[in-house]
Amino acid sequence: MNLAVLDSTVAAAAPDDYLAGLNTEQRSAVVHGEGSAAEPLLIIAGAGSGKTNTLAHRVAHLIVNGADPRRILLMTFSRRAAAEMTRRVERIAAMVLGDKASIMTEGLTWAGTFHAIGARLLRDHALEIGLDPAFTIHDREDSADLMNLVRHELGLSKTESRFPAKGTCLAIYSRAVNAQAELEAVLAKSFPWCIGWAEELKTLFGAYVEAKQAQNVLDYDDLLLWWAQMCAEPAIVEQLRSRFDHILVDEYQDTNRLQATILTALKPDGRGLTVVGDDAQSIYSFRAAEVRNILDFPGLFPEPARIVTLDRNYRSTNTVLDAANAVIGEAADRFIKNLWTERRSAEKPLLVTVRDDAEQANYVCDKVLEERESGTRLRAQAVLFRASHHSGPLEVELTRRNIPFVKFGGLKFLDSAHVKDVLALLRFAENPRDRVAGFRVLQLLPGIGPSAAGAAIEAMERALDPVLGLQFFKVPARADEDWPPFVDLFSALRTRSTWPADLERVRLWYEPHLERVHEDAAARRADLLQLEQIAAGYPSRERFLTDLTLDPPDATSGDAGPPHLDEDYLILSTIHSAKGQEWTKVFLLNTVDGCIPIDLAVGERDDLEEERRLLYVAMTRAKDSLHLVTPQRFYVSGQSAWGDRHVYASRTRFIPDHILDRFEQISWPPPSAAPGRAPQPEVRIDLKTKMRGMWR
DNA sequence: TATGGGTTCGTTTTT
DNA sequence: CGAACCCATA
Repeated sequence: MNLAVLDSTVAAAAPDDYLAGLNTEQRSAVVHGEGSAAEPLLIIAGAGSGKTNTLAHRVAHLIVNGADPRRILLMTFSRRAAAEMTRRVERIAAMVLGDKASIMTEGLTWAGTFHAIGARLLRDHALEIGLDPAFTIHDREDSADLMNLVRHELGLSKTESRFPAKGTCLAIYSRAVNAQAELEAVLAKSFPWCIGWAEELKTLFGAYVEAKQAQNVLDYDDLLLWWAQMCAEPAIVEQLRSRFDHILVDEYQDTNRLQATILTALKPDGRGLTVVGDDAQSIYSFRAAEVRNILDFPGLFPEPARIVTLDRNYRSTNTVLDAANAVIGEAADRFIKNLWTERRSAEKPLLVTVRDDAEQANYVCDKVLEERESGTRLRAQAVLFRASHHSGPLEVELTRRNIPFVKFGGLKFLDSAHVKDVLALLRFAENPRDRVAGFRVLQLLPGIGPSAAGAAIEAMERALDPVLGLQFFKVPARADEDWPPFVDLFSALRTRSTWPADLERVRLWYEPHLERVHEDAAARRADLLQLEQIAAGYPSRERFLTDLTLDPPDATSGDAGPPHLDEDYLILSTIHSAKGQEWTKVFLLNTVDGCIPIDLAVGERDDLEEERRLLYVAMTRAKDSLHLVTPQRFYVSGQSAWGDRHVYASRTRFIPDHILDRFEQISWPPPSAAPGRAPQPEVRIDLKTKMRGMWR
């Protein structure tokens, strides 16, 4: 700890005003080590404690002090985070280096997600490890499709008792890979109902791996797995190690064992390694994230890691923070700190009781507009929710009232059928061995179904050249007319990629099919035009395809197109997608048992704890005010429009009575404002849980 | 063999 | 309430 004092004294004496805005802890994290042989550093950064700022300063500080930006590896949770970080580094460096700064920070090219960095390294080293560098990457849905194909081939779709569905198989596979665990252990812990299928699953996964290799495709997990395997080869790991002087990892609490393995392989003694995170914000265990990674980090290396804790919150008012601290204070295990702040406020977070979904939507709309009238622009306000579909009724009401919004998380426009069709064709051209892509594309032609598509792919694989294989393939008579134009297009895309013109070409070919298949062709066509806009920002087809599957644009908007940048719009987001962000006013929908925690998670204790952290993350996004909305009744889905079957919900169990004093409880609309409506009785019994209990 | 209609099922979060 | 699956028909 004395080192910290020493470091900051030295730094303060030097002409480095760019560190002036940092507090003592931040500064000691930023200047830690001085030079490339720094001992490992762990920054425990609470919500709103200036984490991004600190990390950006550290990177800038390294560069200013002579580190080569091309030899800095910066791993963030999303491309958005990486871009934001790079921007800030440049701004900070500019204070010292002036014009030269942008040249320096342009060298900061190794910034991205684990998966994106993995993809780049694998392409670089592909030939050494027997991988064709033209590999394409399957997203989750593609992976599930391939899993399904293999499942059928092995006859597992017709077993006497039901075999797990494709999505479940993929989830099991993925967890085993990412957690680096034995299949049996994964099944016992996370998929107990599949324990009986262990042998079949092993066979399936073996065949799945073979299929991927035959088709020259990698799935998400492969990007980490191959990377880790590459690190196990002494000859290659030396090259990888010598590439980077500094490795910095953001959101370390959400990394999994496989990722930790990669890090320790790259920096065996931990020198030059910085990780940043907050165990209280770990919300990705469903993706095999391992809180233990961050907790065990200090003892991982021969010399203990230096630990810096940032617990001063610059974001929220004391009342918001008191409530959030109280919520996380109920957690079974926790390791750090209560956050503190100097921002005083008299306004406690609101616990708002409303009648149902519809009133919840009304409440949010009314308040959002009120706040905007008093000067908080829409973009400074956000509505958060646990599951993507929770915002459905609100979206309808926002649209009705003409309030523009952008939604983060949940379904993305890349998942829509028409966009996938177009991307599949590009991918097929990039990598003709990609069967999932080919299968999808070929069936777009009328007259070609599963069997003809399969035969065409076989023919293609037998031929010396994929284009010739297709050209001479005898299609069913119904497809005769459409076939030559398709082959021409494919041939053109194969011979030479001109980017982004390729995409327009594909669209022109695709449009007739679009109109034939879909009612709403016009809206879908608009999506494709938007895709072309996005495509223009990428240097090549390969980069476009890779980046898009690894880091898809994650927003969808209310109207057809995205609002223009200068327009104001409300933010809707899942709690997961809200990570790292902040807003002046935050509304949380459905703060009731069954939504937070979500029904599915109430069984396992660990899952339940993660749900608690989700609530904590949601609450700590708020700067000035926080509205937790609790609808009292939920209509049972699947009944006719006039049905009135509903269940009563109760306040989330994560806000028990004894911490209620941190909140202000209100009902809305206020009784006086709604003369025709009888006041709703206070709900005292959790009938919902009781009803569910009847069938357990 | 392709396709459309009808039916059933299950239903979180994401690189 | 929407997507995946099955079955019958052309």
